[in-house]
Amino acid sequence: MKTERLRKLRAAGWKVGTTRDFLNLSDEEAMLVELKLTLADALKLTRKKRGMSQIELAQRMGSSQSRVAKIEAGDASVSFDLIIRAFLAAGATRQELQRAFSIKEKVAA
Amino acid sequence: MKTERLRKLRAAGWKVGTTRDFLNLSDEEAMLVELKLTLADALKLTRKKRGMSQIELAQRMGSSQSRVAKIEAGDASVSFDLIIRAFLAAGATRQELQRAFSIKEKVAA
DNA sequence: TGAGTATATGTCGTATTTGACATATACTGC
DNA sequence: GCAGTATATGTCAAATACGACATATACTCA
Repeated sequence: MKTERLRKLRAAGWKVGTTRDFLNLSDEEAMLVELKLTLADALKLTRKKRGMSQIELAQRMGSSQSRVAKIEAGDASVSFDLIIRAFLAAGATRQELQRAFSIKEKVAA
Repeated sequence: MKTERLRKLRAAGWKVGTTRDFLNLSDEEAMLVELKLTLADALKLTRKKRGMSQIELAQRMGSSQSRVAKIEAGDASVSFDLIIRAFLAAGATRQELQRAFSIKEKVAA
């Protein structure tokens, strides 16, 4: 795992220690976190592709700019439900959502 | 949409009226519900394929049999996070999870 | 540089989701 | 029919996620 991603995890409030500690999380937990970050990145991309601001997206989904920011930052307080809602509200199709789920880490640790 | 699925939605506590009403839900909301039910079905299949009882799965994921039952029933009180957690705890790979996301309705309404 | 816009971060009261428990129903072999 | 096992349903206190707000920081363009 790259240092940058680790930094991002910590910044987002995840209880992550060293790389070693992270690897010691149960596979499920690790995969869950990875999935969320992957979706968060995909959401950000989708939103920008549509030339949409966080405020616009927030309005579309009945939320607030700050929460959208947290979603995209992979904040620990954000659920899958909210990410997926945001994704769909950003205009993504089910197929795009599915594709986002399949994107793996760009770089192996 | 088939009547059976509609019945299932109501039974699960979703605020669903007639087929017409359902179709009037925002596309996002409808897709969200559909996705949850799809995942719920896939989870049940995965669990049974591994010869696992709801109690076993519950223990693996630190939850209870009743909640696993609700997950598989597509209960309205269950989040994506919990479904995905269950899915992974049932031993599904990320690829299987992704595949589950891609499964569409078997029958068009 | 500064104004204008976009995004990030921290906090909080409220709403939703949770595991746990009790208990009901379904299924299976006898 | 009756056990024994699996699954379903209802409820609730505690945990978590939520939108909202304030405010900080970043980015653009003149």
